[in-house]
Amino acid sequence: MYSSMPELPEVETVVRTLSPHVVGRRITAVDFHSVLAAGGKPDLLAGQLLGRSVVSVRRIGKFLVFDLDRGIMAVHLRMTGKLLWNASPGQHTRAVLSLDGIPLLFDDIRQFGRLTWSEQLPGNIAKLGPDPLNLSAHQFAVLLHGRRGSLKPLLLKQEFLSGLGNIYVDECLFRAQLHPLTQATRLGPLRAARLHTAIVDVLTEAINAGGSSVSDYVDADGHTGDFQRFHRVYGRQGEPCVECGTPIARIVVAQRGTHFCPRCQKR
DNA sequence: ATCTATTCCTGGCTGC
DNA sequence: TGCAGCCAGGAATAGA
Repeated sequence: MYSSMPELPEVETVVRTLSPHVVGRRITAVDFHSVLAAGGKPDLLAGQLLGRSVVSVRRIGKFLVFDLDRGIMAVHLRMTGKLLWNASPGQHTRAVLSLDGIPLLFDDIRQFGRLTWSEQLPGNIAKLGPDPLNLSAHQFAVLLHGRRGSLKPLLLKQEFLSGLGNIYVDECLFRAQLHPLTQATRLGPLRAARLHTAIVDVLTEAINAGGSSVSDYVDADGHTGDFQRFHRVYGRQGEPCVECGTPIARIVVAQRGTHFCPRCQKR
């Protein structure tokens, strides 16, 4: 099954590999191969980007944010998006930005990804929750306080905490030994701290491994990540738990495939 | 506030 | 190189 799903560690890896190539360069040409990638207005967007210089590149949640000499270019890779530096266009190339003559490709098989320009940081990015890697255990506990509902949908909610997606939520909950349907209000200080540690550790390990790669995730230089080797539960339904041997279960929570060990992650 | 359902899209997989 | 139909899912959106 196809799924690359760039989440926080993958986007972070793209920012790190792309930044040295693009910072200081000017957008000398813009060519949209897909109207969808440009949010329906390729000509308008091309005009907004043309001639701009890249001042810096950063990650906010799962967004790639390019600070330009005027305005902001934001890219969301969604499911299958990729930014490829100095590569050749192919069947799934949706946009080509020329940076001082060198191509930066936006490839995206399923066309969920988007590239936008705005004068200021757009509202959907400004309202994102805090970054889990920039959050103390205490701040996490404060964030959790008063939250209703179960952990899985809460951790997927970008306005609560930004950057986690379906794969890493499952992996973090397994690491913390928490059932995905555990009610947030039932998390005491001990288990809240355990969850915080699990999130930080899993994300940090994934970044150090160069991003996850279920299928075809690649960084800006075309290198695959290898965190897939470290998946403990995601996509492993029916296979033995690495801790106890119990078959990994798969249920649907918030319309998402949800993987957990029924023995290690008691409800 | 929190929940569910729907939409977007392609290609890998399943079942016949 | 069979093929129709299902499935995967991040975010926006609508509605309960």
